[in-house]
Amino acid sequence: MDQQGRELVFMHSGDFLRQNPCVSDHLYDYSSGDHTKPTMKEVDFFSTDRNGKSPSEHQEMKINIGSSSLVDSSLNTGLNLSTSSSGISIIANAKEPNDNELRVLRGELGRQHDENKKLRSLLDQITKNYKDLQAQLLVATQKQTQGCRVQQRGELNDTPTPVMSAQLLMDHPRPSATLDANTEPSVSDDKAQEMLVSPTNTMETKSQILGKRASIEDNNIDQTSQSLGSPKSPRLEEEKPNEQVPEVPFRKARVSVRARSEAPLISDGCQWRKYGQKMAKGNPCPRAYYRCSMTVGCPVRKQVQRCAEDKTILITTYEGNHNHPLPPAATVMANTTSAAATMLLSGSTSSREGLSSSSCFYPSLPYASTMATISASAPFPTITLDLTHGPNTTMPFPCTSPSPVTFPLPLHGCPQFPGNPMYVAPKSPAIPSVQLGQRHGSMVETVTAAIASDPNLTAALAAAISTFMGTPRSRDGSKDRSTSSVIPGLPGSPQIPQSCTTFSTN
DNA sequence: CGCGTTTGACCAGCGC
DNA sequence: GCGCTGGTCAAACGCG
Repeated sequence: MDQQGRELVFMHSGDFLRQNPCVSDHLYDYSSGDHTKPTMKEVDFFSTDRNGKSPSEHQEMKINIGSSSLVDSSLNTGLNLSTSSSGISIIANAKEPNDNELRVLRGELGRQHDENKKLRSLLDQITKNYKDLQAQLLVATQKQTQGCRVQQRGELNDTPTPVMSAQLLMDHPRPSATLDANTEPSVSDDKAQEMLVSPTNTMETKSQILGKRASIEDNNIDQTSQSLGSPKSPRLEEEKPNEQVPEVPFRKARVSVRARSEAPLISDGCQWRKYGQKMAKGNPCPRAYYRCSMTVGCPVRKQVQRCAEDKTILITTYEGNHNHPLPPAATVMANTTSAAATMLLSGSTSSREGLSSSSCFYPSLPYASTMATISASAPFPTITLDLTHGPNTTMPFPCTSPSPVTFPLPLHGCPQFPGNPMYVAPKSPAIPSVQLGQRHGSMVETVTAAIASDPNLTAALAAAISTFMGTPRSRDGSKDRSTSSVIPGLPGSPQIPQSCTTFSTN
């Protein structure tokens, strides 16, 4: 069991590597065809780190642990120990290496050293950015909590924990559409998220961090208070001062899920209480407003509305982040929406052009069973996960927000593409039981089963979004590379808080 | 009686 | 400034 855990960590690291285009190529070269090579037996990706610098001991430890588990060949199990994620295969019981093999081994080790150096630099930068952001977050947290603590009531928590404080901060909206990650390393954001996000799943945490940071820069952090979920709702802000956000105009990420469902309401693992219903313009079907009722102060809301063109399609839009533990099913959903929202906001403000342009680079691709659509139109950037289309469908959704951009892409291949469009393919080949787009399945079943069945789905989604969003800025830069490669809240990222917390608590 | 839903009213943002 | 629209509130109502 312990070894499994180690391997899991290692797998994550592998995903991390895989999602870094600059470091993944060789690794995949190894994995693709050299399963029989003993040369990889003792590869330590961070062997050079041991000798010297180790700013990111955490990850290094993880990877080394994984390596050690692989090197534990004394058992001579004869297993072809391979990490399914990283694709690195090791023959642990190669006992008689010949000279050729040794030469190959040395060559491979040399290449590995190069890769280690690259990873080293990546980690250094990640760590540095993380620390920088952490410092900013701490300052902002203190500032925010001082202004809010007095007003806090016992709705959410009696005592504002650091997590709550962080959440308060993260609830800060983006001050404007001009704020983007260009000036801020996204990796740092991810790191900050790792540090501060509560074990529950969060949506748009990254954006909140960004918004908070921007607010800090604008010195507006403690000016006023507004509710997270309702920028237009002063009442809510009065009732929930702990969800305060600055009055700066902001954009709030939403994740909209389209799925066919006969049921009037989906059960996605959370408890919802309906608090309103409106007739939306242009749609004969009313729009219902729900609020998460699992805890009193949970700011998460969702809107449920049927598509005007196809009333069998149920459009559920999620907004906000839970401040409480979630059941597994809800966790899966929240993870996905969180990843989508996070990645969306991580780059939406700066990449609208990129969206359009990138979408042109990737016409219809195989394995495309679903689409993710980004609508960066104000006030809320929205990502729509369409689960109503069959494979290879490239048609945009008629019911999404104005001028959506649709990106079909293969589920399992997205991380490798630098300019990858964002896309979600819940109907992975690995989950044949999931029948997306079928009327007999509720959306919950559809989405949850899809995501739960394939942990890589969330990673793929976020990676796709992240990569996609980071495309316009990723040419030069290490930070953008990190942005596009490391996805918060996803199993494939080493510094992802949500994946760790989510899977460990459920 | 408690909880959830319904529904009309209210509020704020936005466009003209 | 006004009207439209989206979003939210809260009293009334229904149900178990």
